[in-house]
Formats: sequence, structure tokens, C-alpha cells
Amino acid sequence: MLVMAAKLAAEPAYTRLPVDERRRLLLDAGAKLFAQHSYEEISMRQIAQAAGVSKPLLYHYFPSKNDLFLAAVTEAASELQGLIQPAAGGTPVEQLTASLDAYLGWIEDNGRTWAKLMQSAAVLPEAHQLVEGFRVGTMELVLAELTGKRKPRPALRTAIRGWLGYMDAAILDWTQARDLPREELRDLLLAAFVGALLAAQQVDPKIKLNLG
Amino acid sequence: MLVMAAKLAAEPAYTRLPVDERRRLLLDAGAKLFAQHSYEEISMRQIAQAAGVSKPLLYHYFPSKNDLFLAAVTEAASELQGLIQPAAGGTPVEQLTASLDAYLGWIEDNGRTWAKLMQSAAVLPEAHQLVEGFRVGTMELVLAELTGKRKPRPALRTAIRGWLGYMDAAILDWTQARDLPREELRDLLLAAFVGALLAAQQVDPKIKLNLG
DNA sequence: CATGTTAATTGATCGCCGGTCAATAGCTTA
DNA sequence: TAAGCTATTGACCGGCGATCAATTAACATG
Repeated sequence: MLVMAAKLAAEPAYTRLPVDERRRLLLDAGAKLFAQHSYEEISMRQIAQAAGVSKPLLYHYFPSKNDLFLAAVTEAASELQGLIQPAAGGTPVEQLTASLDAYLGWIEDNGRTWAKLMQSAAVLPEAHQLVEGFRVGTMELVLAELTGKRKPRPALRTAIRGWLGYMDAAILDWTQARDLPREELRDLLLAAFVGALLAAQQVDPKIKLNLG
Repeated sequence: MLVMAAKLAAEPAYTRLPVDERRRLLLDAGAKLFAQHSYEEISMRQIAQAAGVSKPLLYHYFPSKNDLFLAAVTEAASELQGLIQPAAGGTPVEQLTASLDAYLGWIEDNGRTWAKLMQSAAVLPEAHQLVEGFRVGTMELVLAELTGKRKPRPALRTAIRGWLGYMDAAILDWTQARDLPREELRDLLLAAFVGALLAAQQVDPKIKLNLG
């Protein structure tokens, strides 16, 4: 009797959600945790628990931890992509200024997320490639107007890659020390960019640049 | 009977070594593996096995995987320290040139080790701090003559940190593409260094520099 | 040469990780 | 109302970093 009553009154053993909704829930839970801690610090068990769900269900929607992380990073990256997309007109330097402003503004609002993302991307090759491809794509837009469409010479390519590293390191320093106004950092990055281009030209005089 | 005979003829169950010797053996085994693969790719079991020893013994000498890795990195870093130590005389730029030459030469000989070290250091905070401290120490020697002993202004500090990031990224590109002579990369790094300093001065005119 | 002491060395075990499997149970539809 | 689909789960796997208690090689002492 009691058993029957209990069974009739019992709540469902679990709630079954539409696929899209469940997937969103899990992706959001993962993104939130990955934004606050690095990749290795978070376990699939924790993510599932945060979403109020069992671990195999998480694996049902994302076949591996790597996949889940990549899905979260991809989403954040495309959000950023929209902000950074350089406007059509203006000189290359103006375009770069606008993109840097948008980029730094986003980082000012999401400092911890940015730091953890960079840290994690250093280890996971796919995530690294994703971030790198996203940047290279942006850089190519700028470079196309700076150097024409010819394939860049090695020294120029290395200098550009170097400047991207400069940007990461300087931004990291900026988020940690917080003693530099955003505009000043932006100008520093811009000046360093021009400096990097001139340094490349100095090393390899065959490099042609039409700076605005 | 057979048992007794076997027991009498049996070799020792293990060979007991002097503490220093055993420690050296284990540290070398770990360093060798960490030089070829990244931190997470290597397990303590593998290291112990490579040294022909049980896992608990490895833990007897190094209380954690982190400790073992740090010991290996520290040793490699102090080896590099000796090479890079800038000579006493000469202008700051000459000192930096010599240090960069030694640094790039070492990397040319130990490319994989350098790449794996950088990758691992990105994740382990202590290793990162160790590498960072080592660089900052070297930079301070150069900066002391460039800017005097006063505490550097934020823009200059950020610019220096940025240049260190530039160096890492450019070197990584260099080791992967292999289409740039070492001297050219060295000159590129030097020119970028000067460019970074000038960029900092441009952003904050209060920065004083006495370049040779 | 025998014997006792010390500590270097080991096999067995722990809790947690990423990942998998077979069984359960909500929802939909005929 | 009964059947079928699949979202969801508890139990489990091998391997990880790390720990413990027991073994035993090497040495000091009589």
C-alpha cells in the first residue's frame, strides 16, 4: 500500500528535455566553469554536477572533454569575431586601432575568461589552432592592404607572429598590473606593430610596405 | 630442496645504490623524457620504468611529479643561465646581442626540448614563474644601464614584457618554419627590442632612455 | 663470521580522472 | 492503452598521481 502510494506520488526519476535545450544547458555550464578555471582544473564530473545531470549524459551530448571545451571556445571566439571585425573603410592603421579597441574592451569586461582561455589554449593543440587561425584571418585583412596580396617574406611573417606574442604578453601584464589606461595600451600595441614592421624591413630590405 | 637451492643462488631482489647516484639516475631519466614530450604526456610510471625502478621509489626521491619536473627545469635553466649571462663590458645593445646569440644557438641545438619546455611552463605556475624570473633577471641587467636603477614606468614594463612575448612567438615560428638564418632572426629581435622601447617612449614621453 | 640496525626498495592499494556499457524510464504516437 | 524510441542513469574500466606497510640489501658492531 505504502509502496504503491509512494510510487503513484513519486516524482519522475529524471526530467527529459528537448535535445537543443539540454545541449544549451550543458554547454553553458561547461563554458561558465572553463571561464573561471583552466582546462585541467575542471572535471567532466564537476560539469555534469553543475548542470544537475549524470556524467554519461554529458558524454551523450559531447563525445569528449576536448569536444566540449572546443565547442565553448568556438562560441566565445565567434562572439569576439563579431566585435573585432575591422570596418570596411579607413587606412590599415585605423582598422587596426578600431579592432584593438574592441578587443581590449572585451578583455576589460572578461579578464579572467581571457586569461584562462589563453592558458588552456597553450596546451590543447586544436584550441590553439582555432585561436591562431582566428587571429591570422584578422591579420591577413590588415596585411593585404599593407603589403599587397603577395605571399609575405619569412622575416615579415615571423615579425607578425612575434607581434601577436607581444600583444598577448602585454595584455597579460596589463590585466595583472592594472596601472595603464586602456588607450595607452592600445597606442603602445599600435606603435609596437609599426615598430615590428619597420624592424622586419630593416632586416630584409626587399620587404615593401605602404603605410598610411 | 629446489627452493633452497634457488634461494641460495638467487640474485638480490634489487640493487641498492648510494643516494646521490640514485637521485641523479632518476632526475636524468625524467629530464630526458620531459625534453621529448610534454608534462602531461609523461607518467611517473613511465619515468620509473625508464629508470628500471618502482614507482614508489621515484616518489621516495621526488615527493611529487611537480617536484621532479621543477628539478629538471631548474637544472636546464641554470645551464642556460651560464650561456646567456651577458658579458661585463660593452653597450647594452652589444650585451643583448651576445646573449641572444647564445640563446638562439642553444635552441638551435635543443629545439624540441625548448618547445616542450615552453608548452609545459604555460600550464605549471611554478615552472612559469621560474622561467619568467630567469628572464626578468637577465632583462634587469640590460635595463639597469638603459634606464638607470629607478623603477621603470608602467608603459616601459609592459613594453618589455611584451617584447619577451614577441621573442617567444618569433622563436617558435622560426623553429617551425626554418626559413630564416639565425643571424637574421637575432637582428629582427634586436630591432624589435629597440622598436618596443621607442614605442613605450612615444606613448609615455617621461620615459628616459640612454641608448648606445 | 654472526648478528642487529637502518633505510632503500617494493607490491598492493586508494581516490579520482576521462570514458564506456547495458539497463531504465520518460515522452510520443498509433 | 500499448509499443517504440531515446534521453537518462548506475555501475564499471584502465590509468593516473600518490601513499602505506612490509621486505631486504648493505653496513656497523660483537
